[in-house]
Amino acid sequence: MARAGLSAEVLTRAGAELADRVGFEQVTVTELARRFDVKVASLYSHVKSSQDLKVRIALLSLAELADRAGDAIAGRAGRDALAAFAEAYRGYAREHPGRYQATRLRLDPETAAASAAPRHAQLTRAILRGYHLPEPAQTHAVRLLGGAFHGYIELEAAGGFAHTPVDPQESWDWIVDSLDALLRARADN
Amino acid sequence: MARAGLSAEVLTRAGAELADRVGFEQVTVTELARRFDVKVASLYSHVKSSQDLKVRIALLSLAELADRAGDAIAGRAGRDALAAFAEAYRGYAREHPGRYQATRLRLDPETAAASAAPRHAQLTRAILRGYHLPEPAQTHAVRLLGGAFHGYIELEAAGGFAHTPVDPQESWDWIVDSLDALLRARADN
DNA sequence: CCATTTGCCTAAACGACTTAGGCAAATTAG
DNA sequence: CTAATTTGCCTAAGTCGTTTAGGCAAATGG
Repeated sequence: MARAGLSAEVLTRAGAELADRVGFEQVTVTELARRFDVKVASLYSHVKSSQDLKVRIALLSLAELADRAGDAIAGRAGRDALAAFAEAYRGYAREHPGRYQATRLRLDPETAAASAAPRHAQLTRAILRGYHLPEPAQTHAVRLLGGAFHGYIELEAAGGFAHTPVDPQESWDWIVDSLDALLRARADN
Repeated sequence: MARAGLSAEVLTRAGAELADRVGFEQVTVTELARRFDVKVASLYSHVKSSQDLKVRIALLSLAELADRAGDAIAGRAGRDALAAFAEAYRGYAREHPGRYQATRLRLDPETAAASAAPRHAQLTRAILRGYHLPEPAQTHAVRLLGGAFHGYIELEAAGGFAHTPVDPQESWDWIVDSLDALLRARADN
């Protein structure tokens, strides 16, 4: 019986790909075992539980997304940075819907703190530097941007825009423009 | 053997309460059966499946939330209406976290169309009347508000604000103010 | 009061998760 | 190179939630 070459790493990547194909909720140790043509119990040498697997996929996705967002805003500022950041998020969600869902998994505080999640907040603050918002307005703005981008992406993914004949890309651009204007209007207050 | 008085209605309401206590994902026909001290199979005379139960809870929650939002904006306009609408959503999510999660269940298009979901969009449009936005800007604004409010609520519920010492209520008020200003700035374009 | 419908039951099967314990392949040490 | 150890995958078995089929008794209504 040749070995299958499993590891937490390999399973996490395969799980992420599976998530993109069938949805994050449908990722299951049983299905993963099928893909590797291996018995289910064998996976338990590599991941502690089904939940552990999902957390690993979430951490992978958070890191990938932060990398992508970081690359996007490198060398940009102001409106350019904001648009690139927004595009990084939306693009990732479109290309990797399952992984994007994974980033919404509720992590316990310690895990969240050790994840790429704080980096996401830092990247948002980096963009906001160009808008010169004093605290606590900067924190308010971090929350606004995080919420607005994520909320839009989720509504779009849920098909919430299907019954209105307005191009979601056009709405997205309008929203980015508007948020840019909002932040400029809020500068120094 | 006295009868337990089950019905789809009763199970849906009990399911909604259970969701608020343990989370929508944890709502299970088995757990509901336990609460009614009844065998699991008995529930299947009233709901078609576990998924059917969840859809019913989602529809109930969407309707409750639309009612609440509708009441909130009645007799108000402009910033007042926007703030009341926002407060209705956030208040519902805080008081009924499980039901709020239920409103995010992905419904198939026909079910969604027959649900209170379109009413939510209509309520948002009612608020926007006070801002005199031409199409397609009004549609963009519906999407912005829907996304921003929902995204904020979800980030807050996920504990995303726990590590920054800024009152979430203060951020919320700042965001509502800012969106009001944004919409006024966008009037007639 | 008898017939029908309705409500909850028992029984049984399925699928995902998880643990315990074993054998064989891979790795390391003498 | 072989022996000892570790590692990887296996079988077996139990748990839990879901779902269907078929039965009996309570409620309903002519």
